[in-house]
Amino acid sequence: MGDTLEVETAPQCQAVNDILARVGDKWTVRVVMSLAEGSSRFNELRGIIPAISQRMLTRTLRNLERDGLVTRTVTPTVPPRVDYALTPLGQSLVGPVAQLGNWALANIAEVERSRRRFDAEGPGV
Amino acid sequence: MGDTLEVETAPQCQAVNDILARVGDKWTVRVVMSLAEGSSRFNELRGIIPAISQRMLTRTLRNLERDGLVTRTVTPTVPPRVDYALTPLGQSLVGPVAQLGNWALANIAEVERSRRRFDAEGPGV
DNA sequence: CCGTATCCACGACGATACTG
DNA sequence: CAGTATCGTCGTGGATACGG
Repeated sequence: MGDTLEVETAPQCQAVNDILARVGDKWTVRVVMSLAEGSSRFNELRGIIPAISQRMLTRTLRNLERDGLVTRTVTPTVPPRVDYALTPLGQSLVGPVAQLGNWALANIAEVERSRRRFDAEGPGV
Repeated sequence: MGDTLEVETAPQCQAVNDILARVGDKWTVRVVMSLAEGSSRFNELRGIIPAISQRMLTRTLRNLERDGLVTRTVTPTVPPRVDYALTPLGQSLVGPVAQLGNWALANIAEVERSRRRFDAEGPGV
């Protein structure tokens, strides 16, 4: 009982859920984790996360910038150079997200076993 | 380098992201948090989370059951009675989720300030 | 009481093509 | 290099009505 959780009674539930949804979207965690190891340029990130489309990388980074989790630094050369980096706020998110990520890694096997069991017995019963 | 995060190199990224997406959906966290305080019947949960529709509560609970995070106990009386409770696996998820929830609570103000700033300066520049 | 079925709106996401 | 524009698909989520 060490840690209390004041999550469910506040009207801020909406706001919290909003954050959770951002973290839960398809690419945010990947991008944040990549930037946690150092700032990167746009196409560097595309190399690190090959599956992401240009469009979604742009959108994800814009959202993170809007939320104050990432800085976008434009160097107006030719060709242009843009560097992305985590803000202190963004860095403070890495720990909690990693916790959840580690939980997922540790338990994904059991979850998938459960899913197969559920899907198998469903029609039968 | 205290805590390592083996999140981004594994092929399990897909699976992890899958878990994150489930946690990030609109109702899962609310339901899990409610059940963390004790098992509940269907309409009890509707009372605790008034904004959720019948359909979405059913879907959310089914997903949680499929993932092995929640048990569904049917008492075949008339009218029927159904109790939902967290499994040990589900309970083990409460801690990490609460961590992230607390981060969100602690930082939502700064995030929203950042959002307003971003939205204000966007068109101007 | 506890669902399922149906319909619909909306936003996330992907592919492709184009620009400064 | 680092985007924006456009189009299309898909899944989520809400409202409503019906069934066991």
